Amino acid sequence: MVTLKQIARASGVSTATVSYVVNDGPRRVLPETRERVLKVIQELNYRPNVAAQGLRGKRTNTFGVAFPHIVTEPFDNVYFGPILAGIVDVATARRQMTMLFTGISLEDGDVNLSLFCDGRCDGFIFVAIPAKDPLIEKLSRRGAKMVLVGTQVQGLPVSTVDSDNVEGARQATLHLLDLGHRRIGIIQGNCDSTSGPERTLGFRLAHQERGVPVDESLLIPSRYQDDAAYLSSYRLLSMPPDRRPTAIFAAQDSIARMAYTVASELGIRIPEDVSLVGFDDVAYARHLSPPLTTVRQPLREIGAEAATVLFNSLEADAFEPVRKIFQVDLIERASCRPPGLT
Amino acid sequence: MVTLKQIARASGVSTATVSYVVNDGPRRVLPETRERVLKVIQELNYRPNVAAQGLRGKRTNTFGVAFPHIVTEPFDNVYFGPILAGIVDVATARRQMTMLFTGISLEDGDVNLSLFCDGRCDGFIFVAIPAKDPLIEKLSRRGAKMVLVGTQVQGLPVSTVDSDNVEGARQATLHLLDLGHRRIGIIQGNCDSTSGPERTLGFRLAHQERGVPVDESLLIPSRYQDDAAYLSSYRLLSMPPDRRPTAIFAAQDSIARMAYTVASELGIRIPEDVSLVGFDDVAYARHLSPPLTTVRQPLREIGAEAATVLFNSLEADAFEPVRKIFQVDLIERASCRPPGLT
DNA sequence: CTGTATGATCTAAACGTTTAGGAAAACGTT
DNA sequence: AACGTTTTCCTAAACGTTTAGATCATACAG
Repeated sequence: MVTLKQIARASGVSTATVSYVVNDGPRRVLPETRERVLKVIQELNYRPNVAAQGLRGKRTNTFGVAFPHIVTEPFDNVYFGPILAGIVDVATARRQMTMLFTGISLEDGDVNLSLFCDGRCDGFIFVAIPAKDPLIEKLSRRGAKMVLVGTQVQGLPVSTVDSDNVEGARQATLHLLDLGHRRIGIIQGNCDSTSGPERTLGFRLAHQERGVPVDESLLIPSRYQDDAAYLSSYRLLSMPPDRRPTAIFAAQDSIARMAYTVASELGIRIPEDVSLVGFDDVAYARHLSPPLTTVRQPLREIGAEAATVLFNSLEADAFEPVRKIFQVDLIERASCRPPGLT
Repeated sequence: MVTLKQIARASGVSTATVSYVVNDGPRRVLPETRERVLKVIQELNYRPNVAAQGLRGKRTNTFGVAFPHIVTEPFDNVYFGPILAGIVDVATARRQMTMLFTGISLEDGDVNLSLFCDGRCDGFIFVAIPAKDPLIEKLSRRGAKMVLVGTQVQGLPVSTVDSDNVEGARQATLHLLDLGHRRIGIIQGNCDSTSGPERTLGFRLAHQERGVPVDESLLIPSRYQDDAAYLSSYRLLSMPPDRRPTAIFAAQDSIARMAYTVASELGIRIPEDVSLVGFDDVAYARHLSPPLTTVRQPLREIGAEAATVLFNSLEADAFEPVRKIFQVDLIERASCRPPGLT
């Protein structure tokens, strides 16, 4: 490894001077000296050792990105992929590195907490971490700079980037109501997440707005996982035809996908027998058959924004929490039609 | 940040002793001293600063994972997701961190090369990097420990983890031939990758094995990108029915997906008019309509193996390049049937 | 010619670890 | 009692940077 000292010796100056050249600092260096040093740096292909820089108290230029342990398949998951892509986009453009953390949360004592305090990263982005996770509070108490994606907490100095879940669910439900559906089921998301309850709220608001009563027996609690989604879909679709909803709002595309599976197993046709709306517009939504009507979250932009917010708060002297909510769009595809039409 | 020195002072010993306690080194520490120090460490929630450790020459316990700049959507991509998941699985189990690199290769001078030499990572995993990329040679010359996924190079001390592309393509083609197809097209993968030419080779081998001549006009050069795949699919499917292949082997599922799109635009039915086989078995393959017959690569296992190989070579004193080729499986679904059947 | 301001560079301490070598105490052997 | 060995712990240097302060030469004002 070629070091600063080697450069200094090779170009006949002190390490300090080399450092000033490298960092374009406030100290002035004679142009010809600068030239000479730069040439040696070029020749020997020198690059500052991050460990040493980090130790000396400078930034480490690294973002930590953490995914909760609940998510078994974080990168397999079409939801996390685009978010991560957005983060990496911005990080790369800003010459920051991205470090991945998984299986976080305080489960095994304070091991994980301390993982965040070993000087590896300048700041953190937490994706879809439960709002109650004590990690958030502990870390922010220690002064860690962090951005939460898809989670909103009160009273803590942390920034948040999220989608407008309430509005998205409202639009989706309104779409179904306006097609003429009156018996609409909902397969809900994780109740300990921010998005789950919010999407249910939007579902209710839409009903209220159109003066249609919500049939409480059609609100199925569920989770963003295949097994739970399968069961909930089954509960809803196996009802006798007169009680079965004519339309279903699935709180996530992955849930909707399970509904496709269950429907096909039960011989129920989409959209002839039941209309379906999802949420997220993940990559495969358009390739389902029929293509899924869903609420598009700008996942990649969300990731990019999170990285931007983090970067800015690292640059800034005083920490100023930011709260950014992205608007969502209903993407109409072929999985919905008016009820009773065959 | 709580430091070793603080622990030392608080427990009335020297920093050396604390270090010995923390690292369970060969030096012996009186059990009661150890107890006392451990208690203080616990209380103050101390964790060694990685920067300092890295500087002192110890391992940094970080894997660098690099994706080539050609891949626009690395994490969106269903291929990279599972590989990354496999890597992270193993890394986490071994208490290693994972750092992401994108847009690599030497395009802008030696900037990227030096990025790998700043002491951030102990070793690297390169996914799908072109075999000719000069980065590989330069890095290995500098003694970097690295594992290549999906790329094979000769004469360099680097490890490789890959799938048996030739065999997979052979199986896929054999499947089509044995269904009775005699006019089979292939949409080829990137010619500068390892997998592209290998899959084409398997395609040829199968023909040879069954004594069926290859129609060279049905070998379409293409790339693993949607626009190229669209064009190639069009070239093949827009042929007059008597010249058009009755079956197509797409060198990647993402290419096959484009073939679905083009077929539907041209009013060509799958599998009635043309059978289709893909390669990779990415997540959406089973959700295409009809579900895609494809060659399953154990992507997650491949990622896990790459991480394991890297970890082992970091532990070992002498570097011993490893070459691991995974077997693949043909997954039969509904996108194929004998020709002429309606 | 002296005093002072300016500009270019250097010296050396500091960051938080690890670890070779040494010191002190305790113990065993003759 | 003298010596060697073992056990336990400490001192201090080293890793590669950054940066405050010192130094030295030069230029300029009086």
